[in-house]
Parts: sequence; C-alpha cells; structure tokens
Amino acid sequence: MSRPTLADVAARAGVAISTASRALHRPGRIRAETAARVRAAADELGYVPSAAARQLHRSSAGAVALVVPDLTNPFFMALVRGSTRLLRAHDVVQVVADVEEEPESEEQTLAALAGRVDGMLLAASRLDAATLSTWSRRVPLVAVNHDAGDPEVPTVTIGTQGVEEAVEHLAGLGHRHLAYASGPATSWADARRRTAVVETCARLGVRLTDLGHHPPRRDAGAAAADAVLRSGATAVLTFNDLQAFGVLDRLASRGVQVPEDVSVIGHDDIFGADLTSPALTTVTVPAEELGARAAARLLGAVGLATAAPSAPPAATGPASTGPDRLATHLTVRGSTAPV
Amino acid sequence: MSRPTLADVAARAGVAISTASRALHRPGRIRAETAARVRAAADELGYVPSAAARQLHRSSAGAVALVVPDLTNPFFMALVRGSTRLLRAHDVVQVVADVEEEPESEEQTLAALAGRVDGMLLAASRLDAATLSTWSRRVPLVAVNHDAGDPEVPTVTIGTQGVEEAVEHLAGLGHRHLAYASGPATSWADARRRTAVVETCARLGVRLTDLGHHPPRRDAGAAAADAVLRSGATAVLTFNDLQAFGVLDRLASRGVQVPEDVSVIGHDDIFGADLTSPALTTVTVPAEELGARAAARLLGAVGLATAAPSAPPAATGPASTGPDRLATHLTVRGSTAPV
DNA sequence: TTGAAAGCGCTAACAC
DNA sequence: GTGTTAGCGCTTTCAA
Repeated sequence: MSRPTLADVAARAGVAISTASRALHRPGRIRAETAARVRAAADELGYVPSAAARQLHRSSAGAVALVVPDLTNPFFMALVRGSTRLLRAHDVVQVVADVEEEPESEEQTLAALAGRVDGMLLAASRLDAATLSTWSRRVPLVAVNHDAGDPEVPTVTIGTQGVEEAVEHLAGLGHRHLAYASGPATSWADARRRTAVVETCARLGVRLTDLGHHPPRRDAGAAAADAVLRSGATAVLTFNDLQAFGVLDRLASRGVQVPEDVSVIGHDDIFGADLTSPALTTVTVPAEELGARAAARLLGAVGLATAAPSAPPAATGPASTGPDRLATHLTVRGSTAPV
Repeated sequence: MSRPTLADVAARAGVAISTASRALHRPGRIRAETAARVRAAADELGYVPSAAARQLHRSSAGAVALVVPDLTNPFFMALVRGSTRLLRAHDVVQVVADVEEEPESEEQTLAALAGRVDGMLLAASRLDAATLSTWSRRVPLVAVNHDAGDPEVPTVTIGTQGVEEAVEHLAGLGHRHLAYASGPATSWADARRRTAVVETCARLGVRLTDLGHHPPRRDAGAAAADAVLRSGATAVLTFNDLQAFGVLDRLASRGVQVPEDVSVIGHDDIFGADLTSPALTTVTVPAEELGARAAARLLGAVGLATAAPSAPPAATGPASTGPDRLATHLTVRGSTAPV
C-alpha cells in the first residue's frame, strides 16, 4: 500500500480533511480534543505530509540545491558546511548533489533538481558561460567561483591575491623558473588563476612553464610531477591541493626532495594540507565563508531570506549584501625553500 | 512574476496544455512542427517542469535522500560517492543532507525530507533504536552502519574483523596494555567496535583502558592523546581516523614518538591516512561499496530498482540482495611498532 | 469549531 | 494529432 494521505488521517480521526490539516499545523484554531485525536491518527498511520502537494499549493519549495563538481574533494566539503549552516539558520532545506566533474551530469542534475527547489547554488560549475546564463533564466541560481560574465547571474568568487603572493614568495626565495599545473579546461577558476600566475611571473621577470591541463585529482599529480621535472623548473604551483598531494607522492617515489630540489605550492588549503611531509604551502581559501555568502545571496534572490532565522543570524558572515569576491592568502608551510 | 507553467507554454505555442505536455515528453505522438513550436515556446519562457506537480500525479518522487552525520568527514564523502554512482545508474536523483552530528538536527532533516523523496539512506544515524524504528514505519529507509535491532529496518553494516585484527596485530607486536578512545555515545558503531576490542583483549589476555567518549573529530584527538599518556598504555585504538589524526598531532607536539613510544591505530582508512607521518595504520572500510550496497537495498525496497539503468549496471557491486554486512580489514602502515 | 470546495501544475485517460 | 477533463495531496477561503 502507498503512503497514507491526509484523507486517511481524517477518516481515521473521524473529521474532515481540512480539520485534519488545521489540527496538524494550526493547533490554536481547533478544539484540543479534536487536535489530539487527529495527531494520534496521524501517528498510528505513520503519516508524513507530502512536500510535493504542499509545494504545489504554496509557490515555494522551502529548499535549495547545492551542486558541486566533486564531493570527495575536501574543498567542497568545507563549502557545503558553510552553506548548510546559513541555510539551516533560515529554516531552508539544503540538498547537495555531486556531479562528478561531468558537464553532462551537471546539466542533468540541474534539470532534475530545478523543479524541486526554489533556487540553486552552483559551485565551480564546469558549464560554459552561455549554458550557465541559460539556466540562470530558468531557475534562480548563484554561481560560486565561476563568473559567466553575465551581470544577470549572481556570482560570488575568490580573488587571486593568494596565487600572486605565492609567485612572489617563490621569486623572493630566488626561484627563476616556475611551472603551473592547470586544472580542468572547463574550470573558470583555473583560467583566472593561470592568468594571475602568468602576469605575476611577467611582472617579476620569472620564467614560467605551462604544464597543461590535469584533472583536479590526487592521481593526476603524477603526470604533473613528471612534467615539472622535465621542464627544469625549481618550483611548481598546482591548480589545487589534490594535485599537489599527487605531485608530492610522485616526487617522493622518484627520490626528488621537497623542498630542497623542487618547491611545491597548492591551492585551497584543504583538509590534509598540514598532514603531508613536508606540510604543504598553499593558498588558503575561505571555503566555508564562500558557501555561506553564496547561500545568503541566493536567499536574498528568492525572497526566502526574511524567513525568521530560527537561530541567531549565524556567525557565518554578513547577510546578502557586501563584496562578492573573497580574498585568499598564501599559507607558508614546509614545501617551499630557497633555490 | 512566478515561474512559467505548462499552461503558459501551451498558450504561447497556441496549443492545448496536454499537447504541450506530450510534445515535451512524448516526441513521437505529436506532429513534428507542433512539437517544435512547443519546445520553442518552452525555451523562450525558460520553462522548467515542476517536479512537485509531476510527483503528485505519479506516486514516486524519483529521488532518495542520503543523510550523513558529518559531510566534512572524508569517510562519508566516500560513502556518498558509492551511493551516487549506483543511484545515477538507475536514474534516481540523490540528495545529500548533513546533520552535523546533532540528533535533533537529524530528526528535523528526516521530517523535512521524508515528504520529498521515495526513501532515505541513513548513514551512521545518531538516533536511538526506537526513533529509528518509528521513522522506518513512516518512510522507506535503509540504515547504514546502525542496527536498530528491529528486523523491519533494512540495515547494512560493517563487521568488526578489522578491529580484531588490529588488537591481534598489536598483541603480536608485544603490546600488553592498550587503550581505546570511543566515539560519540550515540554511535551504534562505536558500541559495537568497543565490544570487539574488549573481547579480543580479553581473549588475548591484554590489558585495556577505556578512554571514554570523544567527538569523532580531529580536534578531539588532543584529549584522547593526553588520556593515553596518563593511562600508560603503549598503543591506542581510536574510534575513527579523524581522532587518530588529532592524537598524532598532540603526541607530536608533546614530543612523544610514534610508533616508538606509542602506537596508534585508527579506523576507516579515510583520505589522508597515508599522508601523515608516520602513515597511519588503520582499519580499512569499503565505504564506497557500503554506500552502493545501501542504495541498492533501498531501490529494491521502494521498487525503483527496475528502472532500466541508463548505464551498465555499474561495477559497484551486486544488486539488492546478498550479505548486508561488509568485511573490514587492518591496513598496516607506519604508526605501529613492537613495544 | 468544523466542513465543503476550489485550485496549485501536471499527466493520462478519453474524446474528437 | 490534438483538445477536454479528472484527479494526485494539500492549504485555504468561504460557509455553516
């Protein structure tokens, strides 16, 4: 048998359907005894209100979706945590979906989720700008760390201060030849980051080898490490920490000393960055705040922000206004050394 | 203005609402030109079908929820990945919710999500057995690594082979006094794991100090480490790797050598376990398979399993039958040594 | 205080 | 091929 409906509950309690509805949500307007009877019936039946039916009537789903490219990347875990906190404080349900770095999978997910939620948070979308714009016209969304260049698409990004500091740090240490391992070709952040590296190197008169695109995963670090060695660079910056871990793995197994022979700098400062040996020098990104900020913007956009927060406004940052570009900074640990 | 409905699309295309519906979902039964006109209208309007309305009509939502206690714990990331893969192969939408280790938050989430999905996967629930049973009567659910003892609640768990091996390994190394750091008091897995440690120690004639409950987080490892040192044990087993990392941190900062002075064994073999120095000896859990297995059982229970997989049946393990207890095993790395 | 009835957006008979 | 219509489960006027 299918799940019990409000009609079943009403019948069992011997009241009208509307009375049952009120008894469950508006305890005041009903005789206490009736309300109790209804509640008992609902309980015995294991009644769960259908969110679909409720959503159909109201115009809002009371839920938003967060779409991330790879949930197994600790960076996104942190981001999720930030949005979760803010959303929970506003009594908005958050659903998270992992699209495993596949643009097609990302679009499928958008299609599947768009009709169930009031809005979506798209983290590090691998979609191109045009597709992103299109979806933005279909469903309220906030792009996180991906600027489609369309002013109609609300966006919150991170700055490139951190990577500039990284290059400066290396140059200050005497490095004259750096290498940059790119992330996915579909990553907006990677393009931006690479440009920052290129420009900073140019400004500082440091030679730069572009190592080409590598998947943003630990296992892709091996290829990047080999490329670094071939290039003759004395230091490498990777698109993200996962790649940096992989580089460290490979360098170690090839007997290359870090940081003595080659310096390594990652990006994101994810869980584990301080666990490696040597500990990883990396660009710290306020991932949690990024998630919270994006969530706040979305709530503002879909008009859910006014929902009285059930908890104090959360310490997760200002409301839906303010800068939409968060600063990053270099965190120096053990993986860099003078050349 | 609110989002466009099918009626808007039909009006714009100059057709009946049902024609519009068919044109969008059943391309065959409609004149090509009409279908194209409808599709164009939908496109211009940025039409997105309301999942709620569709779900109301059909009896199924085509979605399931996965509830985890802490998404920032790499163990759960792996589990999520496993269920995601299997579910995607069956064209079932998966939504993930993080309840941040709070039982109340967990119940709120259940209540919020139960009406939107066809079933739920409850990973390492912190709810007590009775509450779990109650919810199980309300919505199809599969408990992962939490056995409520209610045969009505489908369950998939992991065995304790790994922790037994861990104790045996330590005993074999000559350790005569071990310590166990428990996880959350509300964790079913912890109770089970602790019992296994107690019994194996008894069997082997090894002394055991119970360090009491500690949150399953890295920062909780400091207290556990201090307790180990006070106990005089030569080796410690922790509830999970996060705690083990924290123990390693603390031991290092107190100048205690691992594994020379104290051996450390974690549990889960999460991301980063091989990154620490020394690399962590830990109990490997097939987290991905656990997620896939649970998802398969849920699909079977809610009758979604028959949905023709859009991808080959996935290499993520057998269908909805088979053992519902997965084996674990010890993975020896550098953090243990003879006493 | 309670009941009857009108939709919310969509799909699926069932007509034409 | 295409239009009409009856609900799906729920909330909410409007009456009683």
